[in-house]
Amino acid sequence: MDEKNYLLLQEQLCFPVYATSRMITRMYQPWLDELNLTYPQYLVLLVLWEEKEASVGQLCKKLFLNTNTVTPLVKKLTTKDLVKKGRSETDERSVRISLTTAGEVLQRKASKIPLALLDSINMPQDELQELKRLTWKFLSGNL
Amino acid sequence: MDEKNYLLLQEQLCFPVYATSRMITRMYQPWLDELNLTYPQYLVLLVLWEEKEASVGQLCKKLFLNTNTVTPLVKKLTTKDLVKKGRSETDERSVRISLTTAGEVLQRKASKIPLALLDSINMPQDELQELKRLTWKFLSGNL
DNA sequence: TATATTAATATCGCATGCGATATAATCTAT
DNA sequence: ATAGATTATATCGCATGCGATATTAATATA
Repeated sequence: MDEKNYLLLQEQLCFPVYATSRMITRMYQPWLDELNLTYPQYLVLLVLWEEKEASVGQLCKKLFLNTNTVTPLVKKLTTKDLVKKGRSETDERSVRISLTTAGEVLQRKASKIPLALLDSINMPQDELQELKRLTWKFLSGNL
Repeated sequence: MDEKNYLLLQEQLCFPVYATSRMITRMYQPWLDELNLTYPQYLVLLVLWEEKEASVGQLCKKLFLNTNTVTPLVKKLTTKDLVKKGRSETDERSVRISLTTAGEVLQRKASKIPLALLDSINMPQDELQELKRLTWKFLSGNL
């Protein structure tokens, strides 16, 4: 009897996740273009809109990214005058990143994005919720 | 009554998919390092191990990537002497990409990767299968 | 209290992804 | 038959991701 060929693209777990990730990012593009943001920049702002302030390390943890990715992202957002950097008073190593007024204002324009995106996705709500649940479970289980 | 804040990281669909994708890629790293391959290069080889031959355009369609990503990938694999390029006889525009002997041989070393990876993932098989099913459904429904 | 270690960011280099554009071959509609 | 449209790849430029390493501040400890 012949055994299953595990090297087929269809058999992979990672590939459809990877392709789906890029596909969703592409779907965000039109809305993010309006805000002059890239998707990773939008993610950093999501955290700051929620937390008001965060260190580079906290952003890394929240976004599962490394400092060598987050530092340039923050620099970009600083150039766009959406966030500002300051050092912690208790620990001079720690960089405190917070929103500028422009960064706060942008939240209102961004607030319509999530529902607009959900609308544009062709998949039943319950399956999207299940996809969300499974990926979060994967993340928490494989740190 | 207060309405739901859709801008929370926890509410996003894309974010956990994006983070999961990168996390799985990181889990592949040790095995791909042994083959001196990056993850996208491995994907190209997966297609070729399955199809024996493909054009750049076919690789793009299969992998949901653009030519400006696939062309350099193929060039890299050519440099590593894993694939070779030739022009179609009927259509001089079309590039036929096929495996070299080294590329074919590499399949045996790669064949252990999928199960090894599944082993290293901390998540029940049925949920992994469901994650696979949902992401494939997403891809096919949102082309 | 000097010093070794650890911790928080930053820098460098390389490999993707992708929008925009260029190039070359094929097709198509006169 | 031939100019214009279409198709298949390739090139360019920019923005991530990330391994490896450097830098600076805090901490531990002999």
